[in-house]
This record gives sequence, C-alpha cells and structure tokens, in this order.
Amino acid sequence: MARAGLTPERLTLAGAELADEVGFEQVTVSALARRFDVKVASLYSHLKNSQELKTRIALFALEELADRASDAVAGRAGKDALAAFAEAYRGYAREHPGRYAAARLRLDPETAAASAAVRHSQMTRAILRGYDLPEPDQTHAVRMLGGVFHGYVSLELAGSFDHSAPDARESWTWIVDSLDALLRNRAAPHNRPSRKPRSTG
Amino acid sequence: MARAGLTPERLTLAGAELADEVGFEQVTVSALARRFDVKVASLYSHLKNSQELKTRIALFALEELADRASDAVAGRAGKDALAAFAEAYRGYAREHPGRYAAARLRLDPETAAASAAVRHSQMTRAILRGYDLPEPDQTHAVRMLGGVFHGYVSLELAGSFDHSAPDARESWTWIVDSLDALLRNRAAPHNRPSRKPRSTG
DNA sequence: CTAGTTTGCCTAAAATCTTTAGGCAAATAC
DNA sequence: GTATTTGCCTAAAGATTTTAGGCAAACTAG
Repeated sequence: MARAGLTPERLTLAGAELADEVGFEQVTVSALARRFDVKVASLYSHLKNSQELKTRIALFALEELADRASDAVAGRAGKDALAAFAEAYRGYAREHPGRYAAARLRLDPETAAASAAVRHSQMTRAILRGYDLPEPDQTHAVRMLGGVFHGYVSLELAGSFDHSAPDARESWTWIVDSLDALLRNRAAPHNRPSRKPRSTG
Repeated sequence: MARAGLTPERLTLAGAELADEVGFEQVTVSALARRFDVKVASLYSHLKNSQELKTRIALFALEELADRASDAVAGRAGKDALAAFAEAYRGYAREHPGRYAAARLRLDPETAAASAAVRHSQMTRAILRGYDLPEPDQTHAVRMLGGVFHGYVSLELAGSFDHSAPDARESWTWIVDSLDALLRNRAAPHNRPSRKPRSTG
C-alpha cells in the first residue's frame, strides 16, 4: 500500500486550508485523516494530539499574517504604515477566516513567547515610532491598536455589519483615520492637555 | 426516584456558571448532566441539542451584560457615560469570563435580531448622542467602539497583558480617555479638519 | 382516594471523535 | 540482500451527542 507522505508540515497546511473551508472549530484529526484518505490513528505518528494540531495551525497563521503585515509596512511610516498594517490584517482575516480564527487561539505563555506573536507587537511598536509617544502611552497604544484591529475584524467576520449601511470597508477607513488623528494628538499635546494638568514642565 | 427539577432556565443558568468555572468551550451537555447528577439523555427533554444550550447561555449573558451596562449608564452622559459603559463591559468580562465568551457566540441573524444584542447597539448610539456626530460617522463610531471594547477585553482575558507593565486597567483608562477625545474631535471640526477639507459648510 | 394522563428521568444504543497499543509492509541502510 | 527503521494499518477503549422507548412520579379528575 502506497504511503501518503504525511508530515507535521503538510498536516498543518492542510489543517489551515480546512479551517478556511469549514471553520477552525471544525478542524479535527478525523476530518484531516479523511482529507488525506488515511486512517485516523496514522496521524498520531506525526501529531502528539488534537491540541498540537490546533496549536501548529495557530503558529502557522501567526507567521503568515506577520509576513504579510511586514511586507505591507515595509518602506512606509506614520499614517501610511498604520493604514497598510490595518489593511493587511483585515485582508488576511477576510481571505483566510479560518486561519485568522486560529491565530486567535490562546497559546500558553512559552509557546506565545516563541511565536510570531512577538513580531506582531514589534511591528505595532515600529509603526508607533512615527507618532513619537512617551513611554507609558506607547504601551497603551500598542494595546489599543491590538484591541481595535482584532475586535473590529472579528465583529466584521461575525457578519455583524452585513446588511447595513455604510459598508464595513468605509467604517474601517474611518477608524484608521481616526486612530491616526488620535495618535497624533497624543504625541504633541501642544495646547490641549487631555490628562491631569500636573507636571507640565 | 426523586426528580431533579430540570428546566431550560435552570440548565441555562447552571451552564453559565459552568462556563465561568471551566470556560465556555468546555460546557457540554454531559458536563451539565453530571452537575445535576442526572443521566445525559434527560437533558434532551429540555434542550433540543447542544447548540441550543450554547445559544441560551449566550442570550442569557447578553441580557445580563445589557442590564449591567444599562444600570451603569443611567443618568450619565458624554464621557461619564462612555467610561461607565466601558467599565461595565470590562468588569463583566473579568467577573464572568465564561459568560462573556458566550456573549460572543455567533448567533444566526434572526436570533441576534431578537436578542439583547440590539440593546447593546442602542446603548452605544445613546452614548454617542452626547458627541453629536453626523450620521455616517455615528455608525462608524458604533462599530469602532464595539470593536475596541470587545477586542481589548478579549486580549486582556487571554492574558496578553499579564506580566507586563503598565497594568491592564491603566491602559483601559487611557484608551477610554483617548476615545473620548477622538469622538469630541470628530464632532466639532472647528479648526482642525482631519478629513478631506471639502464641503466644509 | 383511586384511575387516567402527562411529564420527567431512565436504560439502551448508534454515530462521531480522541487516543493508545501493537502489527505488517514499505522504505532505507549497510 | 538482510536488517532496521518508519509509516500506515487494525483493534479497542473512553467520551460526547443524539434518538427511541420505558417506567414511575406527579398532576387531574371524578
């Protein structure tokens, strides 16, 4: 009987494709075995368990998304970079909803620390460099951007904005514009102190 | 043999409690049956299937969260209202992570339309009234707020901000402040037009 | 208070998924 | 060409979901 040529990598990629087709939740070891036309138990030579499959898909998606965002941001700064980054994010989620969902899987701290997740926050920080925020604020901004991008995209994917005007892309543009303005404001508090007016100089 | 007194309502509440204890993903009909010390099949007299259980928990959580947000916002306006709303959201997610996760379950359109989800967007719109945004912008803002709140809270719950300064609550305050400023800017473009300087009057 | 009806939880069983153990044959290595 | 390793297999057990049918407890009459 000819061998199927299974490897962890091929299984991961096929799992990612399956996720895009049927949803990340529906990715099971059984479904993957059917896709390769082998018996389920065979996959356990290549994967420790079902959790490892999901984790591998998540890591793969994080990497792919980071590559894409990295390409998008290359050579840009300020609002241009922000918009490109945001667009890479949204585009990936729309093209690969299953992989995007996978990228949101909760990883245990060590795995996360060794994953492309760190590239994501590094990129966010790089973009913020163009806005010249003082340090506690920069971290707040990293978290806010992570939150908005993830949150908005996830609401859009859930179909929350279907069947209602204006369409999701217009809102996305408006939000990116607004965030840019917000960050510029935070950077240069020349005449509108929005926090405690203490320690001004 | 004494009866357990199962009802859809009691099952839903117990399911919500279970979700907070072990995570919404881990809420199964079997686990719930064990909790009531009855056989699994017994639950199927009260629930159509596993999906219905999850949907009921989701609807319950949406309602509970809407009540809480509604109380928090009552009698407030402008930034006060925004901050109270945000705090209600974040507090609920922290106290009831399982229920919060349930509230994020994707509902089919009809179910969603008949759920407390509509109260959520109504409240958001009510808060935005204090900022006096023109119409396409108001919808964009509703979506942005939904996105930020959901996204940030979900990152915080995932533990993304653990073990790093500043703590999550500081960032939350900063974000709410920033959003308030952003919305005020969008409302009154008196001398800083951040969009196309066309159709100014 | 007893007879009839409804209701609630039960046993039984099938389908699917996860996971482990052990076997045989194909690929690889002298 | 034999020996070893590797890859996919069969078999089997445990868990979850869901359906079908049964028996007894709880209402509803007279």
